[in-house]
Amino acid sequence: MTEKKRERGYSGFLMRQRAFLKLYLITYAEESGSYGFQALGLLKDKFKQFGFKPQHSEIYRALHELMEEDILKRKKAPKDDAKYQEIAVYYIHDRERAKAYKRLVKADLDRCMGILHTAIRDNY
Amino acid sequence: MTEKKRERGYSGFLMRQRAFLKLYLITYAEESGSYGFQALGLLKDKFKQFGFKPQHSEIYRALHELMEEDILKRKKAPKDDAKYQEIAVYYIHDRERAKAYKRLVKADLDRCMGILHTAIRDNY
DNA sequence: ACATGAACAGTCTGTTCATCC
DNA sequence: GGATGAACAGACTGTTCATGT
Repeated sequence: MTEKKRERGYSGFLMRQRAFLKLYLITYAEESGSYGFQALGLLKDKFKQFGFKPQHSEIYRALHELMEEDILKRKKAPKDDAKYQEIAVYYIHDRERAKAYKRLVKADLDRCMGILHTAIRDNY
Repeated sequence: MTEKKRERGYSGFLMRQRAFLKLYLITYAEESGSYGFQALGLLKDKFKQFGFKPQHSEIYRALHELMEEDILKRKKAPKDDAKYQEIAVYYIHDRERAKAYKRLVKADLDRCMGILHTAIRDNY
């Protein structure tokens, strides 16, 4: 009942970037408290080889959504190194919800792989 | 030089539906003269299992683009079976351009597979 | 119902602007 | 420059309307 989106105006082609980023942000939060700007850097590095360069605003929107969905929570904290700058560190809030969301995205990832694989088989 | 799109407003996440459909429409045109409504049915059937249901307008837009790009040409023709209804049958216009476009999309398909595979490896 | 096309409309997301350390 | 957030703006595409067989 929590996930009811994607009824109107969606034909079911490949998944949205938002969901993809949320998956990584949950994983990062599981591993250790992470924050937006850091995740952005990690993801940019990781996907550079694929020509995918996520934007900062999309990361923040994804984090905000994960909070609205009670999957993550955050604390404002001073940054480790010297400077007094405040960062927003994210943690898992509801582990069950997090797991459920990841299951959902896994199914979507598999679905997308199926679509792409079918196209390669059919057209080459 | 023909394909110069995707400079502004594109961060390089997964490919667009339009390109995906154009790939199939080229292949269908290679195999035999095909027309929009027929292709729509074939693709709906094929991807139903993946929850992907392409819309007719997107098919037609894709076909129109392929003509603008001089990859396909079309003839208006009466339908085979009885009825007098006229259909727009598409053929390959420039075989080289068609091949080039398919090569481009192949690279994009591989790129997308890489992104998805990376996410599965990293998060599960 | 088959078939094509175009206008309309809304979502996703990239760019820009703003703020603070 | 690091860090976050929000406003602005445009592309993609789904829905609807139109037209005819």
